[in-house]
Amino acid sequence: MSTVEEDSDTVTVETVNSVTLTQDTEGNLILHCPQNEADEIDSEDSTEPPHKRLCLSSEDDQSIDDSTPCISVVALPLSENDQSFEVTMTATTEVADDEITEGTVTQIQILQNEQLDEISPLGNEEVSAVSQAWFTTKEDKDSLTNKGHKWKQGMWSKEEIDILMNNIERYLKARGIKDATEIIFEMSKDERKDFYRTIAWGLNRPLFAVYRRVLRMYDDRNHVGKYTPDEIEKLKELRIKHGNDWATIGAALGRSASSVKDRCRLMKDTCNTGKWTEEEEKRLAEVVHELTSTEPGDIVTQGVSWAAVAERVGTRSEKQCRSKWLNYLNWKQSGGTEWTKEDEINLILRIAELDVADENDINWDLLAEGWSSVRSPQWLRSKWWTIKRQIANHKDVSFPVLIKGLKQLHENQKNNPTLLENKSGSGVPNSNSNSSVQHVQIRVARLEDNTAISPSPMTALQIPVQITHVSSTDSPAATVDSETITLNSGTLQTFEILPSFHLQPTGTPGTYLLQTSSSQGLPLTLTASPTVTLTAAAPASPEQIIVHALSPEHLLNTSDSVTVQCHTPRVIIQTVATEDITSSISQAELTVDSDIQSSDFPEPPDALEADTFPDEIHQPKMTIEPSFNDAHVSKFSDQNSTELMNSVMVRTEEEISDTDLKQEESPSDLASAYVTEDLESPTIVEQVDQTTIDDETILIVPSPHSFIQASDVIDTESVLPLTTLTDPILQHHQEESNIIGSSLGSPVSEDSKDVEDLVNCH
DNA sequence: ACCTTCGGTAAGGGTAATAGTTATGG
DNA sequence: ACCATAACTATTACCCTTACCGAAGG
Repeated sequence: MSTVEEDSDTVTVETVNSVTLTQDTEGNLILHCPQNEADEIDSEDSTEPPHKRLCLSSEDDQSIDDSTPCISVVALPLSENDQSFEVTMTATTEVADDEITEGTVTQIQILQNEQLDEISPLGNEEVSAVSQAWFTTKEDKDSLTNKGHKWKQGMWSKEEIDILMNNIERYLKARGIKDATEIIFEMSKDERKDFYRTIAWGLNRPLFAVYRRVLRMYDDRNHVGKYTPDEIEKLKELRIKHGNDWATIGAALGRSASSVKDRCRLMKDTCNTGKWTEEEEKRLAEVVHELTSTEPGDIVTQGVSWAAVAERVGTRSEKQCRSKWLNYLNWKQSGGTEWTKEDEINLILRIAELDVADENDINWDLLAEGWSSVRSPQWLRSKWWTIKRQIANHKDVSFPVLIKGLKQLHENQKNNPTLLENKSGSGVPNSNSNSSVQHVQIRVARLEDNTAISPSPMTALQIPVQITHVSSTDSPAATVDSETITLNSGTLQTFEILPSFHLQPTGTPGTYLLQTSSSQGLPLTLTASPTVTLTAAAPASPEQIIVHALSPEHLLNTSDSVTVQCHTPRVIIQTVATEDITSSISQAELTVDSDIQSSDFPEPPDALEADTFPDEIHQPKMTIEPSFNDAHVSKFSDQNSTELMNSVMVRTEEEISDTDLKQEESPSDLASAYVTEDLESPTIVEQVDQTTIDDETILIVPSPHSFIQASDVIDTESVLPLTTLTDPILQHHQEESNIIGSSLGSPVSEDSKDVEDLVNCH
């Protein structure tokens, strides 16, 4: 971690990849990214493992320069007693770095609220206690638990990896070391003193976990891929020769010790493969019940020693036994019922009801309880995964958003039998049987120039989100009843969801992540509905504000004042035309600093989508008119200290008349807000769906031709950096996929696999 | 001699993704 | 009968925790 300079209210973090959060005299927190500091971001060679470094193709400079970086902002409490945060900003690509250099992110102001006080002390204490402890024994953990500490377990989230990578990078930079593997594999313990401690900063995990993670990450013998038959043969021999000396075996094979160990677990010389015989199933059931002292018919999903079971079953490995039991046999024995479409919807609803911020918080055991069509908690979890994948970019959206999206999707399907073909009574779950039901993509706007404030940083900023229903067929548009949407005919349908992206807890107390992805960019400027800005508070907060700033361009084309959305009954958000700005400033509850530069536009093409349907999309090339933005800047750059340069006005409830409210709820008004013009053939969005107006409202706006740019400017590789920062492991895989992909003549990134599926399934 | 910390190994429970198989509908 | 596709099942590469060990240092 870099030096921290404290000065009463202000904290300056001298880190190249960071922006600072300062507090002004009025108690506002200001996130600031100085330009000169940003300069450094891309000036250095990356310190990531060079052989694993992600490279973004620059075949098309234009498109890349225009692309929006993937930026994640992580706010961490700096110390117990002040209320400042360090905000770590990471960018995915070199391009992203450039973008930052140009000062895309300028200022975010967050109104402080009372809750803020609670964040820092609590968070910090826990972070330090846990991440500085090696604790490998149960007692250690118990003792910390007793002291009220909580820490993260299980799979590392992308956000955590971001933090880790960032920490490592800084450590390297600070010491002028090029390659982390030098430290990890070459240095003596003494030489790398403090390394793990330092890089564990901000991660709410024990040192040991960090240590393991790092070792795995940088060990290039760890993710080599599939074992060849040849390797298997050698492995068998080595096993006989060296027994359980995994390190030696691994070295001989060029694999990590854990890799060969794991592989050996899968190979029992007596192992059958393929379908289980009845005899085997019977034996498995007997053994499980015997070893767990349970009766046939009992539900047994935990506390089974699978190694012991496999030993007794004889013809199957422990994993085969476990899988067979948890995914089929136990359910079958205990009188399970078939999983239906209703179950699927039910699952989504139940998960939504849990109201958890993070998927890891879901208690699958509880959820699976008393649900006869659920085969096991583990099975339910994997079911959830398949459901989740209906959202093409599920990896890139926050959990609450995902849930909303899925709810919406299934609601639509329910309301629109035309979208679903499986209603014809077979009873067989058949979610994707029709070409008009499809994967959905949730799109998230990047929080950038036009940022706003939230009265409650605790719960979050919200970012507008779009959901894209993607239909790759040429089938005529599905017509949907009034509850939903009338699709325009065309090859691609897009909808938009507003609002809902939370500043997401990372698992580390007091740490939140604001996440976007490069491929998502800021679609909104390109889209029919150029939503730009937003912010929100705690759902319960009366000050809750969601702001959607339509592009002034758009506003000029429609009306001067367009009410966009009522997110809560208490607050009305209104965007206004530029002419109204001056007068509305005084009313604005939020301060928006918008440092719009023409270089920020146009927004990147939506690589994912465009890449998905390269042959089916014949969208005209979207051209942005920078002149407008320039004009916008010049027009408002002289604004006074309110810093309101964005055409946004927020009004509190008191100011809202009944008329306004009615207007809010009027779909036609909303529709008009999103009318767009296709450069080739002007299209009017015919109908807009807005369901109920309450906290849960998701506004769906069809915008069939939005954010799709001509496919020719889209390089597949620009899709790659879906993951923030660069996890060498992920990268490694990506590179591999690329190699494979190229040999087929079309590079395919790992992250675009979903997209592939999407295409393939039609 | 004893304790603590750090770094490490082996075992085993687990997940996520994919490969393989079967069912289904045209 | 045939094919394409979706759904389901099996497999496997990799992940993470736990228990435990030993060297170094106080």
